[in-house]
Amino acid sequence: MVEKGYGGTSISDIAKAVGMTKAGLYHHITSKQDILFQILIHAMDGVERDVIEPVKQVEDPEERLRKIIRLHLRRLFENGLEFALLFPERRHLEPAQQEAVVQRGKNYLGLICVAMRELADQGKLQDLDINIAAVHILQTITGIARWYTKDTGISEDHLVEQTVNFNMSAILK
Amino acid sequence: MVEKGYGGTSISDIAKAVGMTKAGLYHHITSKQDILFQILIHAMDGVERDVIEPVKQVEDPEERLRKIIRLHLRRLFENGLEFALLFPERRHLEPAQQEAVVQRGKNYLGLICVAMRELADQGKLQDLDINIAAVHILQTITGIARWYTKDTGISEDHLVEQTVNFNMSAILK
DNA sequence: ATAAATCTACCGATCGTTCGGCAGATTCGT
DNA sequence: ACGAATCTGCCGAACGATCGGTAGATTTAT
Repeated sequence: MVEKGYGGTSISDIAKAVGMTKAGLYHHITSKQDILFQILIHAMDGVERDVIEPVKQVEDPEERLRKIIRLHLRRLFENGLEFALLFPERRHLEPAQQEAVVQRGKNYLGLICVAMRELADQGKLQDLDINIAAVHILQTITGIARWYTKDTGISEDHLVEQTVNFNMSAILK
Repeated sequence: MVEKGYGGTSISDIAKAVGMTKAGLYHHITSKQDILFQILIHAMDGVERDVIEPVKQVEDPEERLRKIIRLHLRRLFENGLEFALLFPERRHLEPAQQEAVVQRGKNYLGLICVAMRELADQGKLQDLDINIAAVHILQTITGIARWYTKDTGISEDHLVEQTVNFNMSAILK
């Protein structure tokens, strides 16, 4: 599905990949749409557990923001960068399911906005539009799934460090 | 195709949209794949004409980089943000066509890298990995197509200004 | 014995693509 | 100048393949 898109991936493809027939697969799922929905929900549960929760205890907003970026990237690397590519495929879901996914995405964005607002209160933030900057930060993170492979010669550690620094330089005074 | 993806858009859909039958449409095209290829080529021709060419005469690297970002965004707004979303759909092309598209994308990225290298020579650049930073910059630009609509209440001018500043702050000393 | 898991076989619909043909405009031979 | 030949744009119909999904029989595990 990551390689060929939602529309380009058939139930037969999926069944074959897990070593079953279509009918056998349908014993475990309810519809093709539901597969996509479950994947997205599962991915966002993971972000909640591995990024949002651990970060709640960090009081310093600068340190928190750095940790958000670092943990998010670490999670992407460990759980498969490619799943981030399925996020745009939410357009194939029912409006209600779409809303559920989008809502959780917005919550995450809010986390970044709050940290920036706290930085602004401390006078450490540049003069910028927080909402736009937050989207840009998120974009540099998730965008990595679109181009990074190990055979670029770039190490994961280096990429994480560079991405954190890039974004912090962009917003801090 | 932007809304439903390559696989999710049928030839019938396209034919209906242009007020023809499938057969009538096939009088003008050679294959579904070719439609996608032509769209991508056309889009990249536009970037070459509206961004790459006008920017060649700017000598100061900082000014040039600012102009690249500004012109690229202006072009996206005027020629339809949504076409940028078709770029990832290049996976549905033949490897040879894919290569042609990717190559032109890399050229564009090179333009950004050169400007940053010149900035580094002038000692104006932060200590960072130029290749990674270039991708991040490009990601904030093209990523805008993924979330921006006019009903966010954000004006195009404001967004352009914020995006230029975000990226320049990220890389300049 | 029973219930879960998986199978074979099939459904109607739709996919991308091709074919032959049909009007209307243009070009050509005389 | 005029009919014949050609070209252009489009259509209805159909092709084989594949789509998402289902029914019912069969295997597997307890």
